[in-house]
Amino acid sequence: MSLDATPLGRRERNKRDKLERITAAAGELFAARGVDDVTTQEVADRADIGTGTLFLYARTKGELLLLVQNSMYAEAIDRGRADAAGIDDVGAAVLAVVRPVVECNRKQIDNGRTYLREIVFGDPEEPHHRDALALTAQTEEVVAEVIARASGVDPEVARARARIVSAVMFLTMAASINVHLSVDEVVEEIAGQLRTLLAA
Amino acid sequence: MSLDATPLGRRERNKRDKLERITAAAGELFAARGVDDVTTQEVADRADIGTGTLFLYARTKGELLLLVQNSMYAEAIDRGRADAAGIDDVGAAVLAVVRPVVECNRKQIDNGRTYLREIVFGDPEEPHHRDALALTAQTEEVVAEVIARASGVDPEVARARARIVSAVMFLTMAASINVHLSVDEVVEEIAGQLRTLLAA
DNA sequence: TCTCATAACTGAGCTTGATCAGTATTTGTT
DNA sequence: AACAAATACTGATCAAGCTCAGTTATGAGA
Repeated sequence: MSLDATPLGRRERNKRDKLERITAAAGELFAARGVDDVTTQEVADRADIGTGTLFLYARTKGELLLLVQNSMYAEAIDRGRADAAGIDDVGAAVLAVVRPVVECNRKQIDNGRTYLREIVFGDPEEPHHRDALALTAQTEEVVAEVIARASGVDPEVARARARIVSAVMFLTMAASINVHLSVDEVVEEIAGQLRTLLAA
Repeated sequence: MSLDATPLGRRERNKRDKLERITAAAGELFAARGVDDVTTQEVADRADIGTGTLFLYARTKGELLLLVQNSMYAEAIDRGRADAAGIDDVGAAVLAVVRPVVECNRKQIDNGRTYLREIVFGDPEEPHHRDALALTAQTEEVVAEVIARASGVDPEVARARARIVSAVMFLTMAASINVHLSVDEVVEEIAGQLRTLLAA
């Protein structure tokens, strides 16, 4: 009766179930109380699996956070791409991509900052980490396209500038000094830093 | 018999001694084996103090690393400032500031990356962290001066660009993807990213 | 010198992320 | 169905950063 193209064996089905339970459990707990105030034991209990099993699905607590946040981040990118489509001014168009990412990142600030920390300092070999890196690469690509279109520069130059936009976004969202800033203020801070770069 | 201007009481002298022993112990152990492979217990033992005492002088292991690396970083900045003084080309001058910092940071790559991580994600209220932030501010200032002098732009613009240089430096040194790069390669990578920015 | 308040020190013990030897489940084969 | 091999699961246990109640050292006042 399965509508799926590849009929999965019981083993694969169980694994998929467990991963879903883990993602749900971690997502709920992290969202409610922040990564740092949730123990891996709690996540395992809520997902109804053994402690050790949890670490088969995410090798570290950081990887677990990446697993949870990646899908949100993916949605933010899509939103940004759509929002930027109709804007002609380079600065405004880039900020249209930036804003949803900042919003997503600040939904729960501790989780957001820890997410960034994991992306940069975590193990790039881990599967959820690879996904996260792919998403940042995608963000950069979107920014590069927007810059190329709206400012008419060479695609190569656009890509270089997109990289810088990435770096500025990252540090502005991550820096301890900015923890008290609202989404608007973070976006404005990024805008200020990018003004020189994009006014070309 | 003290030649010091302010004759310290025994209490203050003891504290100074301990801090020195801690700095020396941590510095030697971290340099030899990297932060992650040294336990705080080992540092305490080598400094000949109790476990708890260590945490009176550095509230976390990360703070301990900041304490150890700050002085090296300060030297790197001085070297960079001196090296850049005689260079007229903006790109080359900025890279002259960048290179010693990268060298210093890569002397022991794990320590260098953890140092960066602590600066961005650590507690900015902690004393050693404040020192580290002051050093990064100083770096940015030096870069801004160099840009203003060599490229003749408005000081305000120079400062904005210096900030971007900082961000690019940070991410290039910190990123997991670049762990295998040599000092030269890191500098070259940074140079590539900054080319668009500084060619103005 | 004796006493007391303050500051500094200490290490046993707690918390928690992560491991791994042992157990259970699934799948393929005869 | 019976068996074996492969894969997945488990929780007692470990390691290490950090805490805190109890102890010791210091310096000021009598």
